Amino acid sequence: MHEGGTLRRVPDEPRRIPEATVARLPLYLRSLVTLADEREATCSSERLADLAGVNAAKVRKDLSYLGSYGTRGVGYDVEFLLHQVSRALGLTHDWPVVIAGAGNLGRALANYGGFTSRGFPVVALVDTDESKVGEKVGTTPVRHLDDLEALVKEHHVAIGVLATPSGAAQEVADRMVSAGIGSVLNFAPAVVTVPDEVSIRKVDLASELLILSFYQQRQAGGLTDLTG
Amino acid sequence: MHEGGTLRRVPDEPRRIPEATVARLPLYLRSLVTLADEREATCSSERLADLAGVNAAKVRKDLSYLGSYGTRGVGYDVEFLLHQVSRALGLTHDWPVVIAGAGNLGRALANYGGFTSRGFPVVALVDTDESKVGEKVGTTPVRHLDDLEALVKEHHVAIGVLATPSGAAQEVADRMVSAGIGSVLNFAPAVVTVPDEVSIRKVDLASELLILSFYQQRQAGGLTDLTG
DNA sequence: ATGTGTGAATCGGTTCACAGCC
DNA sequence: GGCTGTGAACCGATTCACACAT
Repeated sequence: MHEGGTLRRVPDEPRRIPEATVARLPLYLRSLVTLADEREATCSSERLADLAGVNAAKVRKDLSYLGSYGTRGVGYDVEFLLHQVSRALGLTHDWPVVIAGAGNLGRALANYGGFTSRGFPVVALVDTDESKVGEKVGTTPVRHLDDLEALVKEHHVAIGVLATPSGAAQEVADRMVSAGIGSVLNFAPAVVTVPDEVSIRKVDLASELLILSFYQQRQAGGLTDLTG
Repeated sequence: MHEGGTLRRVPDEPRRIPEATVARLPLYLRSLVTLADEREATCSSERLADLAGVNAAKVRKDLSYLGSYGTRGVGYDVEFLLHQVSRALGLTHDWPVVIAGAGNLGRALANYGGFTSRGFPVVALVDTDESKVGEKVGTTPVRHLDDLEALVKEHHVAIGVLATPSGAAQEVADRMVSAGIGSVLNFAPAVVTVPDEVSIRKVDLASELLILSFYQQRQAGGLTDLTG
């Protein structure tokens, strides 16, 4: 349904929200939580923009896709808007998660409290390494990959996190999909494809460093080295 | 110089490479390494596109920004193109890295061999927690944040990784910048701003999950719940 | 007076389609 | 005949600027 920057969707939808807007909703959510913590009753698009690190026009256009939730001359009601953004993001209930790969990264992700506390409880790590199966990482049990289907069924897991070696990523993704997972977050440095109706997003640490390296290099001395 | 999707650059440059293209170069690099491992001498844009998970027209246009390195009717020389892409990405030498924050994430990143092996040696973790200073995470020493400037000078560190709690992220980023770091990779779920001449990129795990949650929710049952 | 909501203009990026070279 | 390189057409997203509501 949604893959690395390209969106394919069923045509009839209440309001089509642009992909770029969806990617910023989490930013607004965080900003609104901050404002709510500070007991601010209302806020302008300008204020929200500052907190989210974008410009005010973008905030207004983005929010307008969710509905006309602001008041002209006044701004947005913080609590109300927070509720609307939460609802748009599907935070009305938890989304249980399974992490595949109990290596360094998988364990760090399982330990990282940010997931569970924000409505994405990690129900299990899965791995094929028998010596790891049965362990606990923090409070999260390590189960065998073969238990994936049962875990998904039992805990209604909708999101799978790929933290496997890249060689195994596609195969594990396939198993996730056939187990009924609808969304995949891929940390493996590999191209993984899924059917159209499944969402996939990629987090690629190595690529990020390479991109920074590109600009870093151009910044200092890129013009002096013209050797082919 | 480059911030979360927006690029600001000095106007006079050999060839301006679009930001979207730069973001795909790491993908091509990986694909070319695969082809080189398989002893393939040449490859078409189509083949490269398959491996990189994009389409062939995009590959050709992207590569054309680097130069006319292909041969009409034949394709691209794998080794030669690999060299050119590596050079464009600044991989002619190592880029030492400092990771700020010796918590779960920082330690996992330090342990994750992918960085060091790919030309981004982690020279140190820095933290303000005195009880952690002096430890080693794998082979990486934990130093006090106050040593940042000395570390940057001594190891010519160009890239800083923010793996601190979000409350500390901006402050640590400021210290990185004043220590002379030119590129920042931010893992903290906070908006961090840097001067124009510094690059910053963000990896936000929580946001990625929220975005998946958005599409997951729409996929199943989004149309049935129309309550305001 | 103030600040939202939104058409219109603009911009960057993608895709098309074919001329040009092997 | 096959495949690259690239203008032109297209498309999504951003920014502008102002009408409209309070």
